[in-house]
Amino acid sequence: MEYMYNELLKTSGLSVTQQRLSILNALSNFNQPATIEQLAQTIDIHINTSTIYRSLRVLVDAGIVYQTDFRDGVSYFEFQEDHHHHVVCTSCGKQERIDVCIGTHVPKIEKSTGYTITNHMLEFFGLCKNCS
Amino acid sequence: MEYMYNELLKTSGLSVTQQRLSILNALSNFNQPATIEQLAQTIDIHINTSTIYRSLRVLVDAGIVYQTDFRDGVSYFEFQEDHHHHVVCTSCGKQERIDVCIGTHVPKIEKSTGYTITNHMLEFFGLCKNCS
DNA sequence: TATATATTTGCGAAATATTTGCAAGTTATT
DNA sequence: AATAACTTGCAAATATTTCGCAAATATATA
Repeated sequence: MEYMYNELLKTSGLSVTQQRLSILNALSNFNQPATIEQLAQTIDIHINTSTIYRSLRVLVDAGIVYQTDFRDGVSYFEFQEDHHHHVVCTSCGKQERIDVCIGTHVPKIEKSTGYTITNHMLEFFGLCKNCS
Repeated sequence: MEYMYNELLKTSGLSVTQQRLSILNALSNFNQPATIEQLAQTIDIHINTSTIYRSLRVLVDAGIVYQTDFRDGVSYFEFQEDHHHHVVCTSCGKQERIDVCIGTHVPKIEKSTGYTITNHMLEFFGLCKNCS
Protein backbone atom coordinates (compact mmCIF):
# COMPACT_ATOMS: atom_id res chain seq x y z
CA MET A 1 0.00 0.00 0.00
CA GLU A 2 2.62 2.47 1.10
CA TYR A 3 4.71 1.15 -1.74
CA MET A 4 1.93 1.81 -4.16
CA TYR A 5 1.76 5.47 -3.21
CA ASN A 6 5.51 5.59 -3.43
CA GLU A 7 5.37 4.53 -7.06
CA LEU A 8 2.46 6.85 -7.71
CA LEU A 9 4.49 9.85 -6.59
CA LYS A 10 7.62 8.83 -8.44
CA THR A 11 5.76 8.20 -11.66
CA SER A 12 4.43 11.73 -11.49
CA GLY A 13 7.90 13.12 -10.91
CA LEU A 14 7.18 14.16 -7.33
CA SER A 15 9.41 13.78 -4.31
CA VAL A 16 8.43 10.99 -1.99
CA THR A 17 7.97 12.31 1.53
CA GLN A 18 6.44 10.82 4.63
CA GLN A 19 3.92 13.63 4.70
CA ARG A 20 2.68 12.99 1.18
CA LEU A 21 2.43 9.27 1.81
CA SER A 22 0.41 9.88 4.96
CA ILE A 23 -1.91 12.27 3.19
CA LEU A 24 -2.56 9.75 0.43
CA ASN A 25 -3.13 7.08 3.02
CA ALA A 26 -5.62 9.26 4.88
CA LEU A 27 -7.42 10.01 1.64
CA SER A 28 -7.91 6.33 1.03
CA ASN A 29 -9.99 6.09 4.20
CA PHE A 30 -12.70 8.27 2.75
CA ASN A 31 -15.16 7.16 0.14
CA GLN A 32 -16.36 10.67 -0.42
CA PRO A 33 -14.67 14.05 -0.78
CA ALA A 34 -12.90 15.12 2.42
CA THR A 35 -12.04 18.57 3.71
CA ILE A 36 -8.60 19.61 4.86
CA GLU A 37 -9.86 19.51 8.42
CA GLN A 38 -11.22 15.99 8.07
CA LEU A 39 -7.97 14.87 6.55
CA ALA A 40 -5.92 16.44 9.31
CA GLN A 41 -7.86 14.44 11.88
CA THR A 42 -7.25 11.21 10.05
CA ILE A 43 -3.57 11.57 9.24
CA ASP A 44 -1.45 9.27 11.38
CA ILE A 45 1.46 11.65 11.94
CA HIS A 46 1.44 15.32 12.79
CA ILE A 47 1.58 17.45 9.68
CA ASN A 48 1.41 21.19 9.68
CA THR A 49 -1.71 22.57 8.07
CA SER A 50 0.26 24.60 5.55
CA THR A 51 1.94 21.44 4.44
CA ILE A 52 -1.38 19.71 3.90
CA TYR A 53 -2.51 22.60 1.73
CA ARG A 54 0.72 22.64 -0.23
CA SER A 55 0.87 18.89 -0.67
CA LEU A 56 -2.71 18.67 -1.86
CA ARG A 57 -2.16 21.37 -4.41
CA VAL A 58 0.78 19.47 -5.80
CA LEU A 59 -1.18 16.21 -5.84
CA VAL A 60 -4.15 17.85 -7.51
CA ASP A 61 -1.99 19.51 -10.15
CA ALA A 62 -0.37 16.16 -10.83
CA GLY A 63 -3.79 14.64 -11.42
CA ILE A 64 -3.53 12.25 -8.49
CA VAL A 65 -6.16 13.91 -6.36
CA TYR A 66 -9.54 15.32 -7.36
CA GLN A 67 -10.47 18.69 -5.91
CA THR A 68 -14.00 19.97 -5.86
CA ASP A 69 -16.21 22.66 -4.42
CA PHE A 70 -19.72 22.50 -2.98
CA ARG A 71 -20.10 26.24 -2.51
CA ASP A 72 -19.84 25.99 1.23
CA GLY A 73 -16.53 27.79 1.55
CA VAL A 74 -14.24 24.77 1.86
CA SER A 75 -12.31 22.70 -0.64
CA TYR A 76 -12.94 18.98 -0.91
CA PHE A 77 -10.48 16.30 -1.96
CA GLU A 78 -10.79 12.74 -3.17
CA PHE A 79 -8.64 10.20 -4.96
CA GLN A 80 -8.77 10.99 -8.64
CA GLU A 81 -9.12 7.42 -9.77
CA ASP A 82 -12.34 6.79 -7.91
CA HIS A 83 -13.72 10.29 -7.85
CA HIS A 84 -17.34 10.90 -8.61
CA HIS A 85 -19.72 13.80 -8.89
CA HIS A 86 -22.74 14.95 -6.89
CA VAL A 87 -25.99 16.83 -6.75
CA VAL A 88 -26.06 19.26 -3.86
CA CYS A 89 -29.21 20.77 -2.38
CA THR A 90 -28.85 24.55 -2.18
CA SER A 91 -31.35 24.66 0.64
CA CYS A 92 -30.41 21.93 3.12
CA GLY A 93 -26.98 21.03 1.78
CA LYS A 94 -27.71 17.35 1.30
CA GLN A 95 -25.51 15.64 -1.27
CA GLU A 96 -26.11 12.61 -3.40
CA ARG A 97 -23.74 10.79 -5.67
CA ILE A 98 -24.35 10.49 -9.35
CA ASP A 99 -22.55 8.43 -11.93
CA VAL A 100 -22.20 10.84 -14.77
CA CYS A 101 -18.94 10.52 -16.63
CA ILE A 102 -17.39 13.52 -18.30
CA GLY A 103 -14.09 11.86 -19.15
CA THR A 104 -15.11 11.16 -22.71
CA HIS A 105 -14.97 14.86 -23.50
CA VAL A 106 -11.37 15.22 -22.46
CA PRO A 107 -9.56 14.09 -25.63
CA LYS A 108 -11.69 16.39 -27.75
CA ILE A 109 -10.94 19.34 -25.50
CA GLU A 110 -7.25 18.56 -25.40
CA LYS A 111 -7.17 18.52 -29.18
CA SER A 112 -9.07 21.77 -29.61
CA THR A 113 -7.21 23.76 -26.94
CA GLY A 114 -3.73 22.23 -26.85
CA TYR A 115 -3.99 21.84 -23.08
CA THR A 116 -2.99 18.66 -21.29
CA ILE A 117 -5.92 18.07 -18.99
CA THR A 118 -5.11 16.53 -15.63
CA ASN A 119 -8.48 16.84 -13.94
CA HIS A 120 -11.83 18.54 -13.88
CA MET A 121 -14.53 19.65 -11.50
CA LEU A 122 -18.20 18.89 -12.00
CA GLU A 123 -21.03 19.31 -9.53
CA PHE A 124 -24.76 19.88 -9.91
CA PHE A 125 -26.86 22.10 -7.66
CA GLY A 126 -30.57 22.34 -7.05
CA LEU A 127 -33.31 21.43 -4.61
CA CYS A 128 -33.77 17.97 -3.16
CA LYS A 129 -37.16 16.29 -2.94
CA ASN A 130 -37.89 17.60 0.55
CA CYS A 131 -36.87 21.18 -0.14
CA SER A 132 -38.63 21.48 -3.49
CA MET B 1 -33.35 46.08 -20.36
CA GLU B 2 -34.11 47.03 -16.79
CA TYR B 3 -37.60 45.82 -17.45
CA MET B 4 -36.29 42.49 -18.63
CA TYR B 5 -34.43 41.91 -15.36
CA ASN B 6 -37.52 43.00 -13.53
CA GLU B 7 -39.50 40.23 -15.15
CA LEU B 8 -36.68 37.77 -14.63
CA LEU B 9 -36.76 38.34 -10.88
CA LYS B 10 -40.52 38.24 -10.63
CA THR B 11 -40.78 35.05 -12.59
CA SER B 12 -38.41 33.43 -10.14
CA GLY B 13 -40.44 34.64 -7.21
CA LEU B 14 -37.80 37.08 -6.03
CA SER B 15 -38.28 40.61 -4.79
CA VAL B 16 -37.32 43.30 -7.24
CA THR B 17 -34.81 45.66 -5.68
CA GLN B 18 -32.62 48.34 -7.17
CA GLN B 19 -29.57 46.47 -5.91
CA ARG B 20 -30.47 43.26 -7.69
CA LEU B 21 -31.26 45.08 -10.90
CA SER B 22 -27.91 46.86 -10.76
CA ILE B 23 -26.07 43.62 -10.12
CA LEU B 24 -27.72 41.94 -13.08
CA ASN B 25 -26.96 44.94 -15.18
CA ALA B 26 -23.30 44.87 -14.17
CA LEU B 27 -23.14 41.17 -14.93
CA SER B 28 -24.31 41.82 -18.45
CA ASN B 29 -21.22 43.93 -19.09
CA PHE B 30 -18.95 40.92 -18.75
CA ASN B 31 -18.63 38.21 -21.32
CA GLN B 32 -16.70 36.02 -18.95
CA PRO B 33 -17.07 35.08 -15.30
CA ALA B 34 -16.59 38.07 -12.99
CA THR B 35 -15.47 38.22 -9.38
CA ILE B 36 -17.33 40.05 -6.64
CA GLU B 37 -14.65 42.70 -6.73
CA GLN B 38 -14.93 43.21 -10.47
CA LEU B 39 -18.68 43.45 -10.17
CA ALA B 40 -18.46 45.97 -7.34
CA GLN B 41 -16.35 48.23 -9.56
CA THR B 42 -18.84 48.05 -12.37
CA ILE B 43 -22.08 48.53 -10.45
CA ASP B 44 -23.56 51.96 -11.07
CA ILE B 45 -24.81 52.59 -7.53
CA HIS B 46 -23.12 51.98 -4.22
CA ILE B 47 -23.98 48.55 -2.86
CA ASN B 48 -22.55 47.13 0.30
CA THR B 49 -20.33 44.12 -0.25
CA SER B 50 -22.43 41.92 2.00
CA THR B 51 -25.41 42.71 -0.14
CA ILE B 52 -23.59 41.72 -3.29
CA TYR B 53 -22.71 38.38 -1.73
CA ARG B 54 -26.24 37.82 -0.52
CA SER B 55 -27.87 38.86 -3.75
CA LEU B 56 -25.63 36.66 -5.83
CA ARG B 57 -26.36 33.67 -3.68
CA VAL B 58 -30.06 34.21 -4.19
CA LEU B 59 -29.62 34.66 -7.93
CA VAL B 60 -27.45 31.57 -8.19
CA ASP B 61 -29.88 29.46 -6.21
CA ALA B 62 -32.67 30.66 -8.45
CA GLY B 63 -30.72 29.51 -11.48
CA ILE B 64 -30.36 33.00 -12.91
CA VAL B 65 -26.63 33.31 -12.36
CA TYR B 66 -23.88 30.74 -12.93
CA GLN B 67 -21.28 30.43 -10.20
CA THR B 68 -17.95 28.78 -10.76
CA ASP B 69 -14.55 28.27 -9.23
CA PHE B 70 -11.10 28.35 -10.78
CA ARG B 71 -9.27 27.24 -7.64
CA ASP B 72 -7.79 30.67 -7.07
CA GLY B 73 -9.69 31.44 -3.90
CA VAL B 74 -12.45 33.59 -5.37
CA SER B 75 -15.91 32.86 -6.70
CA TYR B 76 -16.81 33.76 -10.26
CA PHE B 77 -20.23 34.72 -11.59
CA GLU B 78 -21.79 34.85 -15.00
CA PHE B 79 -25.26 34.99 -16.49
CA GLN B 80 -26.64 31.50 -16.48
CA GLU B 81 -28.16 31.71 -19.92
CA ASP B 82 -24.90 32.38 -21.68
CA HIS B 83 -22.54 30.67 -19.31
CA HIS B 84 -19.75 28.51 -20.61
CA HIS B 85 -16.96 26.38 -19.28
CA HIS B 86 -13.17 26.63 -19.40
CA VAL B 87 -9.83 24.94 -19.30
CA VAL B 88 -7.55 26.53 -16.74
CA CYS B 89 -3.77 26.16 -16.67
CA THR B 90 -2.66 25.09 -13.20
CA SER B 91 0.75 26.62 -13.82
CA CYS B 92 0.20 30.07 -15.32
CA GLY B 93 -3.52 30.43 -14.68
CA LYS B 94 -4.44 31.09 -18.31
CA GLN B 95 -8.04 30.27 -19.17
CA GLU B 96 -9.63 29.31 -22.42
CA ARG B 97 -13.27 28.82 -23.25
CA ILE B 98 -14.61 25.54 -24.46
CA ASP B 99 -17.99 24.69 -25.81
CA VAL B 100 -18.81 21.49 -24.03
CA CYS B 101 -22.44 21.15 -23.10
CA ILE B 102 -23.45 19.19 -20.05
CA GLY B 103 -27.08 20.19 -20.09
CA THR B 104 -28.17 16.98 -21.75
CA HIS B 105 -27.34 15.02 -18.61
CA VAL B 106 -29.64 17.07 -16.42
CA PRO B 107 -33.01 15.36 -17.07
CA LYS B 108 -31.47 11.96 -16.45
CA ILE B 109 -29.98 13.09 -13.14
CA GLU B 110 -33.21 14.76 -12.07
CA LYS B 111 -35.06 11.55 -12.70
CA SER B 112 -32.61 9.34 -10.86
CA THR B 113 -32.13 11.57 -7.82
CA GLY B 114 -35.44 13.41 -7.48
CA TYR B 115 -33.58 16.73 -7.31
CA THR B 116 -34.65 19.77 -9.27
CA ILE B 117 -31.40 20.96 -10.78
CA THR B 118 -31.00 24.69 -11.15
CA ASN B 119 -27.37 24.86 -12.18
CA HIS B 120 -24.05 23.12 -12.28
CA MET B 121 -20.35 23.83 -12.21
CA LEU B 122 -17.88 22.40 -14.70
CA GLU B 123 -14.28 23.37 -15.27
CA PHE B 124 -11.25 21.53 -16.63
CA PHE B 125 -7.70 21.92 -15.31
CA GLY B 126 -4.33 21.06 -16.76
CA LEU B 127 -1.30 22.56 -18.44
CA CYS B 128 -1.45 24.91 -21.39
CA LYS B 129 0.81 24.54 -24.43
CA ASN B 130 3.52 26.81 -23.03
CA CYS B 131 3.62 25.27 -19.58
CA SER B 132 3.57 21.66 -20.71
C1' DT C 1 -54.65 53.88 -1.52
C1' DA C 2 -53.28 53.09 3.09
C1' DT C 3 -51.65 49.59 6.35
C1' DA C 4 -49.48 45.46 7.80
C1' DT C 5 -46.22 41.85 6.87
C1' DA C 6 -42.26 40.04 4.92
C1' DT C 7 -38.01 40.61 2.89
C1' DT C 8 -33.74 43.03 1.95
C1' DT C 9 -30.03 46.25 2.95
C1' DG C 10 -26.14 48.68 5.33
C1' DC C 11 -22.92 48.71 8.64
C1' DG C 12 -19.26 47.07 11.36
C1' DA C 13 -17.20 43.35 13.16
C1' DA C 14 -16.04 38.54 13.29
C1' DA C 15 -15.07 34.09 11.63
C1' DT C 16 -12.41 31.19 8.98
C1' DA C 17 -10.06 29.23 5.10
C1' DT C 18 -6.00 29.72 2.79
C1' DT C 19 -1.33 31.70 1.62
C1' DT C 20 3.37 33.50 2.45
C1' DG C 21 8.34 34.11 3.92
C1' DC C 22 12.09 32.15 5.69
C1' DA C 23 15.18 28.98 8.10
C1' DA C 24 15.78 24.20 8.97
C1' DG C 25 15.15 19.61 7.50
C1' DT C 26 14.63 15.97 3.82
C1' DT C 27 14.98 14.07 -0.55
C1' DA C 28 17.15 13.55 -5.00
C1' DT C 29 21.25 14.01 -7.89
C1' DT C 30 26.10 13.84 -9.18
C1' DA D 1 29.66 11.28 0.28
C1' DA D 2 28.72 15.96 -1.06
C1' DT D 3 25.93 19.22 -3.46
C1' DA D 4 21.82 20.88 -5.20
C1' DA D 5 16.84 20.95 -5.21
C1' DC D 6 12.83 20.61 -2.98
C1' DT D 7 9.74 20.25 1.10
C1' DT D 8 8.34 21.26 5.77
C1' DG D 9 7.19 23.78 10.16
C1' DC D 10 6.15 27.82 12.27
C1' DA D 11 3.89 32.05 13.03
C1' DA D 12 1.82 35.77 11.06
C1' DA D 13 -0.68 37.89 7.36
C1' DT D 14 -4.20 38.08 3.83
C1' DA D 15 -8.59 38.07 2.06
C1' DT D 16 -12.94 36.22 1.24
C1' DT D 17 -17.10 35.43 3.07
C1' DT D 18 -20.59 35.40 6.89
C1' DC D 19 -23.30 37.28 10.86
C1' DG D 20 -26.39 40.14 13.89
C1' DC D 21 -29.28 43.74 14.19
C1' DA D 22 -31.77 48.01 13.21
C1' DA D 23 -33.43 50.74 9.43
C1' DA D 24 -35.22 50.78 4.85
C1' DT D 25 -37.66 48.92 1.11
C1' DA D 26 -40.76 45.77 -1.21
C1' DT D 27 -44.90 42.96 -1.33
C1' DA D 28 -49.44 41.53 0.23
C1' DT D 29 -53.74 42.65 2.35
C1' DA D 30 -57.71 45.16 3.36
